[in-house]
Amino acid sequence: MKPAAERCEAPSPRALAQRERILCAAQECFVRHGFHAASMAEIAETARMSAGLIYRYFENKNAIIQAIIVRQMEEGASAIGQVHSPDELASALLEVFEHWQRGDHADKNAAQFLDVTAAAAREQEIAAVVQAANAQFGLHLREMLRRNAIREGFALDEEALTSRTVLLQSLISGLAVQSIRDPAITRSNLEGALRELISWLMRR
Amino acid sequence: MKPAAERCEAPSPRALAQRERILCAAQECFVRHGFHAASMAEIAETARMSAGLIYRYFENKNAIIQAIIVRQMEEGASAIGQVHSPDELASALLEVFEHWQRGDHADKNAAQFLDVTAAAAREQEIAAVVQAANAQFGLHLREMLRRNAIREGFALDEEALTSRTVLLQSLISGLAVQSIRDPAITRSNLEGALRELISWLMRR
Amino acid sequence: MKPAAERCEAPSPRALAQRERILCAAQECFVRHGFHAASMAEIAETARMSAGLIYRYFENKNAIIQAIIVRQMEEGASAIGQVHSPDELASALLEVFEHWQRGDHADKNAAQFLDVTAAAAREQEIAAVVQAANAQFGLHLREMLRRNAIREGFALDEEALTSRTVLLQSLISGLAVQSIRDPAITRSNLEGALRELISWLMRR
Amino acid sequence: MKPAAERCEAPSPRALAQRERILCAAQECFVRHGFHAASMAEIAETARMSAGLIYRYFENKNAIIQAIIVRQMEEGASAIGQVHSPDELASALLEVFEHWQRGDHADKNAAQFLDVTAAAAREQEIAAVVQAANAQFGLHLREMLRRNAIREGFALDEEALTSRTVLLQSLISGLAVQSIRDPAITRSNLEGALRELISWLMRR
DNA sequence: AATGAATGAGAGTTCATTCAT
DNA sequence: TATGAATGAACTCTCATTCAT
Repeated sequence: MKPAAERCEAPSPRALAQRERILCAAQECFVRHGFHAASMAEIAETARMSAGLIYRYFENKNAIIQAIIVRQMEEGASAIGQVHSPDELASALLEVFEHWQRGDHADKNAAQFLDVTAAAAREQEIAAVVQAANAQFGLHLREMLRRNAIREGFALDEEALTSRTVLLQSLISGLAVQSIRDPAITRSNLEGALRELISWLMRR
Repeated sequence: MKPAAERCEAPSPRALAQRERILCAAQECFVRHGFHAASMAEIAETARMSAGLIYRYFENKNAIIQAIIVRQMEEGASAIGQVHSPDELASALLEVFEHWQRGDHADKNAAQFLDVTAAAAREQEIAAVVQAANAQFGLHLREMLRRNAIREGFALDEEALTSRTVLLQSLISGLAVQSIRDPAITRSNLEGALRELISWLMRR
Repeated sequence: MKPAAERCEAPSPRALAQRERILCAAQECFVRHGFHAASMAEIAETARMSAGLIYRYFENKNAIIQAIIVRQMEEGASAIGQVHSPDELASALLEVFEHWQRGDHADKNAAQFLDVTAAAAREQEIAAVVQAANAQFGLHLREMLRRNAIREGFALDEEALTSRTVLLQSLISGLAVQSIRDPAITRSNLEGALRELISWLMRR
Repeated sequence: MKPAAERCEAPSPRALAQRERILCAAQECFVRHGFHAASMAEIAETARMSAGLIYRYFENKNAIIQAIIVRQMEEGASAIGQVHSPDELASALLEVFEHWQRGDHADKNAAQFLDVTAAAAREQEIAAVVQAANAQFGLHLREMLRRNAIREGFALDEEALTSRTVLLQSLISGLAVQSIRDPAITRSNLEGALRELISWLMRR
């Protein structure tokens, strides 16, 4: 019999819970070792189930990777996406940056963010998911910029919104990268300048 | 017997050429599939030699990866590192960004930049190389900022230099990431804002 | 995940049976070709299982070799070790010698005895096991000599016991060697002299 | 062109010298690692010539092994074979035993003696060489026994000669084995008993 | 005669996936 | 539903042997 994941019935709560357990375990392993180096055996052990059982809930390892990517996208959106003001953005970013630097958090993990992005550069299917999530996050930032301008009593044309969003998003992604490449970065040499930069990106 | 690469004799021109051929092939394969997914067999085929021969020039696959990483660091430095003014920096960045977006260049490749960074998050030895290269590049940017200030007739304290360098470097890394995550970015919606941002980072 | 052999749980009967199957197959192959020349593929085929499966029960080929060595030591002890009188010793020796000569017995095999000994000359870990087993067997012979003396109404000083044990043990080992080097040896030209020699070693 | 070794011309002195160099190097490597584990590359390096050149003097690795075996047989004969009295035999044996124990001598090496013997158990061609050499050495011992009897004024029938020779030869082989298996053996706990045993084997 | 670069078969090992239970 | 033993393909790496020079 095909695994539940493939039949068209609605998945039972049990099945959803199992999928969740698998995904959490996979996340942990992928964060530790990357997609390729993490083995199904390790994921199974982490999820405290047999290797065979995983295949009842996911077609194969790649399906888990894809699910993890979707999950990470949603996570990313909720982590920095739920902010509504420049100050909140800066604070959220500083907090996430600390997670990135420590590298101990399964959901806010810079290395995995890079793994996912690199995978998107190589596989079209993944690219689609990643680009969509990125676009959605971009839209969110863009709206924040727009609303902030209105709140401050001025307007930004679409072109300006676009380019500022691009830069803002690049900066955020870049902080993920630099959290790994430059362990010397401290909150203190980041905070002030970051707030200034964000303010500047929100200027008239 | 140890491969020539490990004996203390100076490597022959032939050996250097072979190493180069292997590294180019490896680069190509790593760009296509990532470090783990690229097989020695594929590298050998790409380099048009037998798999066994590679081991005369590199101790093992990991040694190739390390060499590629060092190479990519040097490449990165020479690509954006040789600039001396904000304008040159912006231009160089825009040019590199186009390579990143196209993804067709083995040396200026965003996916591989992310692979290397992710690897640095997981392996200490690689972290050392990457952090050193990143630090050197950061120093270069910092000096550029300092000299620009002097040229413009003002001075920046060390603290300001540090935080601006951090932001500038994050922005650059972030553009690599976004070249993959956001294929909608065009030169036109990047150029103006980028120059402005760089100028702003160089302000009094 | 580590193979069952390494986890601390008690091995299941199934696992023990599989290990046994592997060891028997390995024994066969090692006897035929020696430790190095026997391939994992051949062992797997002999055990009628896939090569990969072996690694669920043994960490690597070396672990199999070590297990075989331990096994052979135990076998050696039980083959000639369980004797309590000079006559029993001679008889046991003559019987084992026939196995050695025929070379068809996996457990009482002269070539493998030599392989193991040669391996002990080159690898410290193996040396430890072999020396321990040899010492234990020596002790057994020594006690036999001592008890026989007492039975016969005399005593042997420690020095005499030591040197006679050394010679007796050398003789036994040497018969293993000569079973290969001299196929002309027959039971008839060995039996009488051997009993005489053993008696002589047990003299007052 | 076939290597000199295969053509029917008499080998030039140069060729003989080269063969000798190769054999010495091979001996060294075989003693260190055994036949299988010693690589042609290592042999070439030890002989300070290129790997390719070896094939001008030997058809393949197996031919070297065979030559080494022949060589070792001759060596063995000359080491213990040149003795003419029980006392000389004991002395020679004690001296050789010390080499065996130290394991540092390329020609009088117990591990290699066992390697060769084990190889004889597996390959007919090698068996022939080894058995011949062993038989010749046996004959020498036998003659020594016979002459000693005559010298002492008695005669030994053929049967007695045979069985005593077998035992003597086994003892010698066994000392090679025990030099590895029992590092506790000292000259002092061997010497007296060994001389006694040899005398006993030479008795009326 | 000599080199050592090159080959290619085959080694040990790992691991995603399947399947009998 | 769940297990984990079993498979087999693919991996990295080694090495005896060949060959252009």
